[in-house]
Amino acid sequence: MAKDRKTFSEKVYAVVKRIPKGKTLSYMEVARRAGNPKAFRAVGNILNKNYNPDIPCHRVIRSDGSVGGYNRGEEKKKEILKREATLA
DNA sequence: CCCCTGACACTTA
DNA sequence: ATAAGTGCCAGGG
Repeated sequence: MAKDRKTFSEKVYAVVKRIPKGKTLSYMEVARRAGNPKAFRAVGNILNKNYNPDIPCHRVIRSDGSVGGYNRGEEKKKEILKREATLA
């Protein structure tokens, strides 16, 4: 088995970057793919502090279906989600 | 190493 | 359905 080359945050970025357009993954889904299904907390914390243009963090929402939060504004996030969902 | 923070999730009232 | 409390994990100082 390969070793944990990067930190949890790096894994989270990779997972989020893999999210297809018009698709939304919950924090727990991302945390699950990242390697720690219990780290959904850390996922949000990491995304919030490290907002990368290559990472569509707006596709990461809460398990309830709520958009959760967004560095640019939840309203904006919802708008993007709706737009991608319609176009995708 | 210890303490605090945080875009969450789940349970109970 | 809503509100409050609890448990979880990683990053930063």
